[in-house]
Formats: sequence, C-alpha cells, structure tokens
Amino acid sequence: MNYWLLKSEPTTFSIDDLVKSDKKTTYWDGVRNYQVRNMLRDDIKSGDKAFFYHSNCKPPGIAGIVDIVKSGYPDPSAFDKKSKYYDPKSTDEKPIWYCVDVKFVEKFDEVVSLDQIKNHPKLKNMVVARKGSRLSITPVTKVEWDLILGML
DNA sequence: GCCAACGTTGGC
DNA sequence: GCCAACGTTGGC
Repeated sequence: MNYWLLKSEPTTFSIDDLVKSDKKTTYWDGVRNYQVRNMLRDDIKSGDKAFFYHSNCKPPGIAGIVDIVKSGYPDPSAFDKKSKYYDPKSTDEKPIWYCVDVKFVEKFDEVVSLDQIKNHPKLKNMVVARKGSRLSITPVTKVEWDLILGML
C-alpha cells in the first residue's frame, strides 16, 4: 500500500465537489504530463490512499483524504472530442493518458497549509514543498502521512 | 499579475 | 541530438 498527494485547483474541482459527486467517487482525469502519467499507469493501485491538495488558492494545502478505488486505466477524456483534455494522438489501441478512480474519505476541519508543511522540520522535504515542484501527483512516505495526520 | 522552474516543441 | 522559444504550473 502506497501513499500519494493529488493536486487540484479548487476552482476546477475541490474536495467539496468530490463530496457532491455520485457515490463520492470520481475519476482523476486530465493529467497530461508523462511523469505523472507513468505513476497513474504503473504505481498507483486500488487500495492506496492519497491526500487531496488544493493548489493555486489561499491557502494552498491539504484539504482531506481519498482512497484509490480503481487502478490506472485509459483516460476517457483523451478520447472525448468535446473535452478540453482531448488528445487525438491517444487511441483505443494505444492510449497515451491514464487516470484512476478516487473516493472521498475525509475532509479536514482545517486545511493543513503548505506553509505549515514547509515550517515543519520533518516535513519541509516533502516533494510537494520543494521549490519548483509542479507535478500534480507526488508520492508521500508513511512517515510523512502520519506526521500530517498528527497535525490535525 | 509576476515570475521561477520546469516541460514541450520544432527548426536546424 | 541540441537548444532557443514558448507554454504551463502554482506560489507569492
């Protein structure tokens, strides 16, 4: 079992939007970065857990927890001509982009802010806190996971 | 709105 | 294959 951090801009899709989703589940689509694609395809498995991170907002930080309920499969939005994520290079035979399904578990009473993480002596090296870290999915260690939960 | 830190594209 | 130009992310 592995731990992850999933970034989303709350103006696009927030943890509250996930709560309102059918069965509190959605597919994590629209990833168009190869490093993240590889994680979705190869590493993120059903049963893993992830932090739901709000980016590009005030304050940026971890808003809650989700479960991965379906491992990597071809991202349907890449085949959808009406989607802004449509990519004609991705085909049924050779899909380029992948997604996973995530289910709501918990929303924190207070966001664990990026500022708190950066100021924590044992968390300041988390991938998401590193300068220039732009990947929309990053791995989280069990130690980091437990420390974050300890800050609630 | 600015800009650092990347990733991607395309000419050569 | 190199690298300049361009695009995107996301904190500030």
